Amino acid sequence: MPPATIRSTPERLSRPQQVAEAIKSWVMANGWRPGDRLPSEAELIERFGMAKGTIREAIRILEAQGLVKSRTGPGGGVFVHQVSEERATALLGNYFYFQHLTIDDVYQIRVVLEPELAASLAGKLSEAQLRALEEVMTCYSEPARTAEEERAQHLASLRFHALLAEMSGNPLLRFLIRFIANMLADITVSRKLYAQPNRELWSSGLDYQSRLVTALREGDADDARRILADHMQNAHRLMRLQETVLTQRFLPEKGII
Amino acid sequence: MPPATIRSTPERLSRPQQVAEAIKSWVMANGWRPGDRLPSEAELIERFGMAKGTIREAIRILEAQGLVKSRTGPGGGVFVHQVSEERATALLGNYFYFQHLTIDDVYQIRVVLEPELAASLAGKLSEAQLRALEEVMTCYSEPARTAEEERAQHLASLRFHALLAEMSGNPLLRFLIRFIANMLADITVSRKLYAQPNRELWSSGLDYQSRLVTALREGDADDARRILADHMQNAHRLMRLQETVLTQRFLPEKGII
DNA sequence: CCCAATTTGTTCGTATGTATC
DNA sequence: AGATACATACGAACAAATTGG
Repeated sequence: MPPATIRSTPERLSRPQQVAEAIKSWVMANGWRPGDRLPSEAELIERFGMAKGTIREAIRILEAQGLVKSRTGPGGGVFVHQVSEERATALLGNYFYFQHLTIDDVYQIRVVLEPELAASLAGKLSEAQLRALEEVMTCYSEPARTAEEERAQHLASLRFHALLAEMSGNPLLRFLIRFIANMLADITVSRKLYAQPNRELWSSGLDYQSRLVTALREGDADDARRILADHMQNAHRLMRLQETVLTQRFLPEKGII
Repeated sequence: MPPATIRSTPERLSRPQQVAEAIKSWVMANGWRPGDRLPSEAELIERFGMAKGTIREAIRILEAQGLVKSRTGPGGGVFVHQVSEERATALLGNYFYFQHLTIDDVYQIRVVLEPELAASLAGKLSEAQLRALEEVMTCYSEPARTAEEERAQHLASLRFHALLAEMSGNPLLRFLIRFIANMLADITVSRKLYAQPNRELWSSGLDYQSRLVTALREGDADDARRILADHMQNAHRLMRLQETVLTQRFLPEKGII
């Protein structure tokens, strides 16, 4: 195994940060995969010639990035870990916490990504997957009576999109759509944005989505794309009134939808 | 100031993680903004009733997420910090390090996002901004002779897209396009992917981009969208041969392009 | 059920480094 | 230059969690 040297003075990185970077490079160089165990704390202390606290801080840095997980006890230790979608979502959400993001901004992306997703999935889904989509749709088959029901339906509607994205074979497209759905879900629960019922939006949403499932089942990509494009434009139009700033809080680690 | 209590036993979070979350909530609740100073280490130790090492690990966690920065010396301390685009890019890049991402996957996104960006910027750019775009284009006005020049031109071409994205008023669109450009730049420098000259790709790219700047200057959104859509489809077609797995390494903190 | 071994987790005291005045 | 106020690093001891006998 390579000696895992660390740079003497890179550019004002604290020692734990240097150690974290060194470990990261080390993992990469050795091609270690999720599940593989890193050397124990004691070994790292010896290998890097640093105090326990310093090594531990380095591990914490990697853990915060979602790259490792540690367990106590015999057979325990620090293990390479595949960054989870939830972690990536939370970390990216931190970035947008400081950005001034509007409904318009989000829908400018949705209006092009969602139709592309729909088109790419047309004719590619199993009957079980199509059923799962229809299952989510049952959550809003009846018009909402209360603001609470309204909110629940909105979340279910976002879950529909997140579920659809999950079926994509494109990890990038999948992540982006689910990330955006999570952000929208976050403001739904954290704010009174949709307190007053907006029948038009959610009833039309139901119509769009049922037509979409039909198009997906029949394998009509152009139709699927067109339906979702219309759906997004319509949703955007109905929400534009609320020109509100998003992400007023950090996204929680555990997904909302 | 609120007491900043921490949850007794949330769900198997280590104490530093609990403290980090508590500090995060505390910052949010108080509406602290970038530049604001958190209580000193000593105060945090007292407030949370925990040892120095634990507090320090918590600070490291927040620092790894890009949410705080700490300085030594008088007037030093831990400061709230706006998550930088570079940090967000690196953290999200960690996620895709473990995903099987293909050229097709990336271009499926580019082919819809880039035209949307172009359309939204048509007629909105100042002459100085248009000049800046043309300035980048001079990097590949001559056909490349060597593989090294070829590579440099490819990076410049990606820088063109990143620069264009920077001019968008949409922080989400801006980040996504620049993130993708960074990923493509990363594989360009880390691999021999474009070792053999591909004249067709880069000469056609120059043509597309100069026509794009014209459309942007004249404020023809439809034309701008069409040009970039064609450009992306063409680039995708020429690169499809290399059905290669991307992101075989972690993205560096400092942007490539 | 308990005990022992193993590994991370936490604490405390002290010392060092660094930037400001 | 020296004093001050901070974070940073070290080391030794102790605590907690997990596994297996």
